[in-house]
Amino acid sequence: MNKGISRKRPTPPQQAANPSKQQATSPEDEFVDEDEDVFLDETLFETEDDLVLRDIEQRQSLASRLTKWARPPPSHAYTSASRSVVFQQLEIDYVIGESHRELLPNWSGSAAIIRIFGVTKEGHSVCCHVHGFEPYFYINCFPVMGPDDISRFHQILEGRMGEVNRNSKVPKFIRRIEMVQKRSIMYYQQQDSEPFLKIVVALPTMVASCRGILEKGILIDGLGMKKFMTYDSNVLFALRFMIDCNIVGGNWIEVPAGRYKTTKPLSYCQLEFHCLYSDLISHTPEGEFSKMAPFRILSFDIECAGRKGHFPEPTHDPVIQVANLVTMQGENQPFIRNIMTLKSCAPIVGVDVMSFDTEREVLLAWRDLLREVDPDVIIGYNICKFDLPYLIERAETLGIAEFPILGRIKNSRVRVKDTTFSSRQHGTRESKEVTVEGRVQFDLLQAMQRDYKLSSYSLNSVSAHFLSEQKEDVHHSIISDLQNGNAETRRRLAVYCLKDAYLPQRLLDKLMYIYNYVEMARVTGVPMSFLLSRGQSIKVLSQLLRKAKQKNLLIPYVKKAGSEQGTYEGATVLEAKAGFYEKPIATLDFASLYPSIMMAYNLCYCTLVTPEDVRKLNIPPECVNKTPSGETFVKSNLQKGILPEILEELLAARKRAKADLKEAKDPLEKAVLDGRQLALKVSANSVYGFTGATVGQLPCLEISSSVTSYGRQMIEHTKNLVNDKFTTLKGYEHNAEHEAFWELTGFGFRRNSEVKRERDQSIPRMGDPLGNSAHVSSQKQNREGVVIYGDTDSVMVQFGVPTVEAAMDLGREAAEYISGTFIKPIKLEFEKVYHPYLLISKKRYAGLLWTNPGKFDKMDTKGIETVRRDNCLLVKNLVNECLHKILIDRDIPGAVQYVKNTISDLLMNRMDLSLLVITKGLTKTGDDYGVKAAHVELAERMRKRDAATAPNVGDRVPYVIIKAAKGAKAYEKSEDPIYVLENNIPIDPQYYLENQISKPLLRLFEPILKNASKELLHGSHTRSISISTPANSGIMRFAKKQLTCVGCKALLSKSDHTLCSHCKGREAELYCKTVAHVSELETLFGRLWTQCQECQGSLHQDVLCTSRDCPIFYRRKKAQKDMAEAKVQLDRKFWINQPQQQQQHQKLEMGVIAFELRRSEGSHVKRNKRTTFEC
DNA sequence: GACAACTGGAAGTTCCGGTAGATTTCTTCA
DNA sequence: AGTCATGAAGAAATCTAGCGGAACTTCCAG
Ligand SMILES: Nc1ccn([C@H]2C[C@H](O)[C@@H](COP(=O)(O)OP(=O)(O)OP(=O)(O)O)O2)c(=O)n1
Ligand code: SF4
Repeated sequence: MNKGISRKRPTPPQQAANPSKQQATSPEDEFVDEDEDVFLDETLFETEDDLVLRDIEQRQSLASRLTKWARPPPSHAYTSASRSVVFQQLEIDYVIGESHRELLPNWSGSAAIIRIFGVTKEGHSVCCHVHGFEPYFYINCFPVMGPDDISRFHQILEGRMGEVNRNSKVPKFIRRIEMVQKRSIMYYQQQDSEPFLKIVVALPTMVASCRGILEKGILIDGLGMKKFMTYDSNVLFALRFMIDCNIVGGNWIEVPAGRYKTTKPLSYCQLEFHCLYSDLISHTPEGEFSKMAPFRILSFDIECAGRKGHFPEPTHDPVIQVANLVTMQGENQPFIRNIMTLKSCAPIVGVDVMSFDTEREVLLAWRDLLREVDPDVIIGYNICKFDLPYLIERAETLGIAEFPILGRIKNSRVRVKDTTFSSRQHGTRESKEVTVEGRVQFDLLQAMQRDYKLSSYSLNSVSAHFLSEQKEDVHHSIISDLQNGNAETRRRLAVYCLKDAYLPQRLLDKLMYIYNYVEMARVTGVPMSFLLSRGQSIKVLSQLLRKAKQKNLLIPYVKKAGSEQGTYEGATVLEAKAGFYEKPIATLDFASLYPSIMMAYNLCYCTLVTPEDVRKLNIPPECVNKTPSGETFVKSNLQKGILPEILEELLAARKRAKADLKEAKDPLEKAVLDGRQLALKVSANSVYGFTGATVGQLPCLEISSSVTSYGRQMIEHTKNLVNDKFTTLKGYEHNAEHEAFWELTGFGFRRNSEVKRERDQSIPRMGDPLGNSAHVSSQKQNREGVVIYGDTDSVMVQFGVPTVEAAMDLGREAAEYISGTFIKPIKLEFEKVYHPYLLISKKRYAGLLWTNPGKFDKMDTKGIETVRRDNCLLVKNLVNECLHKILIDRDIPGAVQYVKNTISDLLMNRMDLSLLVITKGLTKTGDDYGVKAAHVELAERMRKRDAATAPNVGDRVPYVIIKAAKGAKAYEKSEDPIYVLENNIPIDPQYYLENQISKPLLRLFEPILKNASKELLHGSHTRSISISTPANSGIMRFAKKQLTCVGCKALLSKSDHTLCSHCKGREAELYCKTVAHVSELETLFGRLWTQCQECQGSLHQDVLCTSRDCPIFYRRKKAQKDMAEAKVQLDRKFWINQPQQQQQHQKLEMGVIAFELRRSEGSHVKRNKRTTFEC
C-alpha cells in the first residue's frame, strides 16, 4: 500500500494476450500488485477494515475479470494446424504487401493480399490472409487484333502505366493480357460470345488508372489510335474477390487442413494463417451454415467533461468514463459489464468499476479491454460520429501514440475519415468513418436512421419508442459538475454512462439487427459493413455481377452521359373519390408489382433489343414483347434475363420472411419481422430503381420506363375490369343502387344485359397491347365505377355490400378473376377490407383494416398527419383521437367535443410544450436553401449560440412557434423548445390553431360534418384566450409592467397591490383558492419529479435531466413554472404593507404582468396576461 | 475520384407581382 | 364685385392587406 509510488495502469490484458502464459501461471498471483496500486485512490477515504475488504474483493474481481475477458483457448488441433478451419467471416479487406514466398514461389514484388476476419463456431477469432487473387478488368477486343498485336499492346500499355504511376515500385504493372470469350450484358445479342481482353494488373488501384488510359485512347503501332470500352472495371477489389469466390456477406468459409500455412502472427487473432484463394471453400448459407458463430459484441459509451457552457471538444476536454458491455451473439445477457472511470467511483452492483488517476490510464485500459476481449462487432449509439473519433483525437492530443491500435492488426492504427452519404431517399448525412481493422462497427444511430422513420433519433426517444423506457439526458455542463464532485456523484455518472452502453445492446437484441443484417448481407452478397455505409445500388450491383459472372456476361463501365433524358413517367394514381364510406371497401393489390412485371416480361439489360437491331435482326414477333412504352425485349426462350433471376431469389427470401412473420406472436417481434420482409421488398424494388437511376452505375431507362408503362396499363386494365364486372353482371346485390344512380346521371347508356352479352364473348386480356381492354374501357369510361381509388398497384373497390365478409368474398373472387387475365407470375391479390373508410385525397386516407371478418385488425392511416413526422404531437394526437372516435366508436359528437376541448386548452395556454414541438429534417447546409424556412433559420441561430450542439445536415430540428409581432413570418417565430422553457418565452397559440390544427381537421370533418369549419373553429370555446407575456425577450424592453388583480384580473391602479377595489373584501375566499391551487400544483410537480427519479434509477438524488424528447420533462418544467407563479401570487397577499418588496416580486413575476407596448408612432397597444376576454 | 434505387402527390411556406380598396394628398370649386 | 379662407368633392397618388400562383421544401405512398 505504498501511496507514494507512481501508479501503473493495470496491465492484465497485455500479459493475458498470450493465452498459454495465462494458463501456465495463476493469473491471480501475477496481477495482485498492480491491482493494489490501481485502486489505491479509492481507499484514501476508507477505513482500514473497508480497505482489507475492498482489497480481497478486487483481487477476486480482477481474477475473474481476466478469465472473463479472454476468448476460449484454441484446441491443439487448431494450434498444430492439423484440422481444417471453418469460420463465419464478418469482414473482408485487403492490404498491399509482399507476395507469400511459399504459396506463390513465382511471384515477386508487392501484391494485394486479402484479409478475411471471422469467428469459428467454438468462438475463436480468425484472420485469414488470402494470396494470389489479382485485380483485373476487361476491354473490348477489336477484331483486327491478333496475338502479336496483343503483345505489342501489352508493352505499350505497360509503358503508359509507367508514366502515370511514376512513383510505384511495382516491377510490372500489367501482369497479363488474355483473350477471353465473353459477352456484354447490354442489349440482346444473337451470338453467344465474342472476344474480349482480360487485363490483369498488379494492384487494385491500377484498375482505375489503366481504365483512364484506355478510355482516352492509346496509340498502337499498326492499328492507330484506339479507344476502348472497359468492362467490370468499377468493382471494388474486396467485392470482386467475394464475387469470384462466391462468398456472400457473413457466410461460412472453410480452409481445409494442409492448405494453409501459419507464420509469425501479424494480428491479435487466435488463429491466423495464409492460404491461396483457390483453396477457399465458401459455404452457401443453408442448413448448418445458416447459423451464427458466437461472435462477441462490445457495446460502449463514453462521457466527457466539457468546460462550462461548451460542448466537449477532444482538444480540451477529458474523457472521464467509458462503460463497456460485452455480449456473446445468441445470449441475452452480457458476460462483461464494466466501467472505467477517471478518479474514484463508488461501487455499483454487478458492474466491475475500474478507476484510474489519469486519463491516459483510462484510455489505455480501454484499448487493453478491446485487445483482450477481442470483440468482433463494436456497437454503440452515435459511436461513429462521436465516441470513437473523440477517443482517437483525445489520445492524439494527449500524445498517447500506442492508443489508436484498436484493430486486430498489430501496429496498425485506426484511421478517421470524414464521409458523407447522400441519396434521394435518405438525404445527405455527414458522418465519420473509423477503420478498425477486423472489427465491424455497427452504429445503432445509423441503423435507426436508415430503417425507421422517427421524429427524433436521440437515444432517449428511440429507446422510449422501442423499449418503452425513458432515458434521462444529462446536459453536458452538468456532467462536469458530477465529475468534479465525489465518488458518489461519479457513481451517479457511471450509472448513467452504463445505461447508455446498455441501451444500444438492448435495441440490437430487440430489433434482431444482427440476424436481419446478416440475412440481408447474405441475400444481396455484400459485406455487412456496406449495409450501413452504402446505399441500395451496391446491393443490386453485387447481385448483378454475381449473376453476370455465372452467365459469362460483362458489365460495361459507362461514363456519366449528361445528355441522357432526365426522368421518365412513373405510376398512375387513380383519381380519388373523396368521401366517408360506410360500406366495406375491398383492396386488391398486385403482389410485388414491379418485380413481377420484370419477371413476367423478361425485362433485362440482356434482353433489350435496340431499335436498330429490331430492324436488322429479324427476330420473329412471337419471340419478343413490345412494351407499352415502345421498347422491345426478347422472351425467355431466346435469352433469359438476369434481373428476373435476381428478383426470383429476392422474392423467395421475402417469402421465407413472410412465413416467419406468420408464426410470430408478439407484436414487437411481428413488427421486426415485418421490417425484415419490407427490407427485402425494398431490395427487390431497388432492382427496378437501379435501372432508372440516371446517376447510377448502369442506368437503363428503357427498362424502367417499360416497367412503369406496363404497370400503368395493368392498373388501368384492372380498374376497368372491376368496374365492368361488378357494376354490370347480375347477381350482385348492390346493383340496384348503382342502376338507380345511372338513371339519374347517365344518358345513352346501354342496359346491363347488353353489356353482359358483350362481356361473355371475350374476357379482355392484358398483354395484347391496347387490345380488348382498351376497347372495353373506352365504352365504359363515362360510367361511374365501383373503384373509388387506386395507387400504382392497388385498387380500392366499393362493392356495395354491407358486410365485411361479403366484401371479402367478392374481393377474392375479383382478384382471382383478374389474375387470370395476366401472365405469370403477375398476381392480383385480395389483401384487406377497409370498413369504414375515409378517403381524403390521393395518398391520404384512413380506415379500419380487416383481414378476417370476425374483428378488425387495426386502424390504418396513410399519408395523413398522424403518420407525418413534420407535425407536432398536438396535431397527431388530435387527429388520431378524432379518427378513433369517428371510425371505431362512431361517435361524431364525441369527436367534435374532443376537438373543442383541445382547442380551448390550447388557447387557454394549458398545453404542455412537448405537444407543440414540430420537427423537420435539415436536408442541406444553411446556404444552399433558396427560401427561408423555420427550421433552417432556427438551426442557423442555434449555430450562433453554440456551434457544437446545433443541428447538422441530416439532423432533425425540433422547434416551437413563439409569439411575435403580427404578420411575422414563421421563420422569425421558430425557437428551440429548451430555450423557450429556460427563458419562459410565450408560444403562439393562434399559429397552432390556424396553421397547424385547422386545416387537417377540416379535411377530416368535411366529408362527415356540415359546417365543419364553423362548428369546430369558431364556437364559443374559442372565445376565451389567455395571452402570456414574454419574460425578457426583446420587445419587453419597451414594456411597462402593471399588476393585475388576483381576483378578477383587472389591471391594478398604483395604489392597489393585490386586489382591485371590487374584489376587496373577498380576500379570505381568494386566499383559500390560491392556496389550494398551489398545493395542487405541488402534488403534480412532486409526482412528476418522482417519476423522473425512477427513470434515472435513484430516488434520493436530484433530477438533472433536460431531455428534449421526453414528454415528462416538459410537463415537469411546466408544473414547476406554474407552481412558482402560483406561489408568487400567494406571496402577494402579504405585500400590502411592504412596498419596497414589491419591485423584487415584480421581477419574479414576469408571467403575471400586463404590459404596454409603445410603438414609435405613438399608438398604444394594451394587453394583459391572464386576462380573459369574454366576447 | 467515388458516390448516389425510382416517380407521383399533398401540403405548407416564402416570395413576387398585379390589384382592389383604403388612405392620403392634391386640386378644384363653391 | 373682387379677394381670400375654408371646406367639400373629386381626382390623383400612395399605401397596404390580401390574393393567386410559382417555386421551394418536406414528407409520404407506392
Ligand atoms: N419504395 C418503393 C415502393 C414501391 N415501388 C413500386 C414498386 C412496387 O412494385 C410498386 C408497388 O408497391 P407496393 O408498396 O404495393 O409493394 P409491392 O406491390 O411491391 O409488394 P406487396 O404488395 O406484395 O407488399 O411500387 C417502388 O418503386 N419503390
Ligand atoms: S424527463 Fe424525467 S422521465 Fe423524462 S427522461 Fe428525463 S428523467 Fe426520465
